[in-house]
Amino acid sequence: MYHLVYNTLMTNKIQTRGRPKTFDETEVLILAMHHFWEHGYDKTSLDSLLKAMGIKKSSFYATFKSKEELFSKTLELYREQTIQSLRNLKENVGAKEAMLTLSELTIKELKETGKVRGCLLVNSGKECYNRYEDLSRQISHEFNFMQNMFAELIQDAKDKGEIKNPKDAKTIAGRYMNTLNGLIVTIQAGASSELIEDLIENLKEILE
Amino acid sequence: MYHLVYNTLMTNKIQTRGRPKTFDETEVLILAMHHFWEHGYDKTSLDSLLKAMGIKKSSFYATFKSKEELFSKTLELYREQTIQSLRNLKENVGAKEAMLTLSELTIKELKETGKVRGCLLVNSGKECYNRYEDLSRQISHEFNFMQNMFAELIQDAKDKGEIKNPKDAKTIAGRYMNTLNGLIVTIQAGASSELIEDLIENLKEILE
DNA sequence: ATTTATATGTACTAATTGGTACAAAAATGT
DNA sequence: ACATTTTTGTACCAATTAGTACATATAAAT
Repeated sequence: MYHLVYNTLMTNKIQTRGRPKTFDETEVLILAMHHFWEHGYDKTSLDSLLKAMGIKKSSFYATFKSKEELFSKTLELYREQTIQSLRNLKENVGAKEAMLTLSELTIKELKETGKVRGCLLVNSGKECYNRYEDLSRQISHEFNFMQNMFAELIQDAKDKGEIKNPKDAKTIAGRYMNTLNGLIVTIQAGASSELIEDLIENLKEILE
Repeated sequence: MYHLVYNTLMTNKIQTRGRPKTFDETEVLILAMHHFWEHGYDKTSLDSLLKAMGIKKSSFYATFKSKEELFSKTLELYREQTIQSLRNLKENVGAKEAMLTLSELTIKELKETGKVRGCLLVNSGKECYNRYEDLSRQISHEFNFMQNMFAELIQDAKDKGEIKNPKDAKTIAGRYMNTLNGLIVTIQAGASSELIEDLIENLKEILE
């Protein structure tokens, strides 16, 4: 699932003199991303991060400038990964089904693990809002990037007649994302299963 | 706005011997609630909390058992306050308009302060999710309590013909809350003003 | 063999965390 | 006058935070 992202970010550094790195920068970045996704930015301590990445403090600061710089890189990676996955899904099952898969994955995660992590960008948006200016700016950029990607998918589905909703693609994209992101926080706030099920139904209606 | 809550929670303690408390328990609880609302639970340090409440550490621990106990009390206060405000609004402007006022307040807050705090319960739900068992349980309880309150309002509006949506009141309540809570995180993720405006429109459509 | 760049590991820093302990002052009822 | 209770203020605690510094080891290119 991540190999495409891997290729995208791959540093492919030309072999220099000296002892070569014993870890792959992108591989440990992916590990970091999952750790941040699970625990959030502030609640991720440097020590736990180093354990998750399997590298030492000195290597960490030599490779990534700081915790914030690393986090910024994982946000970019997350957006690239998500968009790449959606493109793949579109090729395999079509645009509309690709979007529905997203909500299905959330429910699957809830049923299998008993919890939902939500979207890393939205989680981070809430956490960084009014606290980390640079990160907030980046999150806004990635978020709008993703809305455009969703709008592309919806336009594709509209062209094929899979979606009949007369509203323009970007509007539908925004409403779909909003309902899905709402669903996440609603689950995390402890809503009833009846409400959760109806919100899934709501998502389907948006793409009709 | 808070005086009704104040009366509800008022301890009205019978005068005992000894030096009387120089602060009102409920008053400092309200101050604490606003501080938590602004900064979240984890990011609120005890020191900043004490400053906001205007009491000393010794008095704090003598009155409230711990930071978590205090936070739990503020969550209950928040729910009571919100429900009381909605009841008042319903008396003054009617059930449907009362609900629309909520989203208007969010936009007003955004325009006046440049940011949105969101719902304390939802914020806390995200923060406590999978981390604080007791608090999560309580948040779930308060959240469902509020959904029922919204459902009451909607039923009232349906009875008066203000809302024609054939879905049952509790379902509409859930969708309204979900879209509103989605709107909050969408704003905090840095969505465009076009998206924000359409989501307000979406909220209105839900109550038609 | 030498240079170069990286690795590990340990020891720091200064600040902050939630919470405890206790002494002394002050305000009240009896 | 005395008992009772809460006040303020100071001094702690042990743990954790992100980040720095440095000595030593190691692997590869030249």
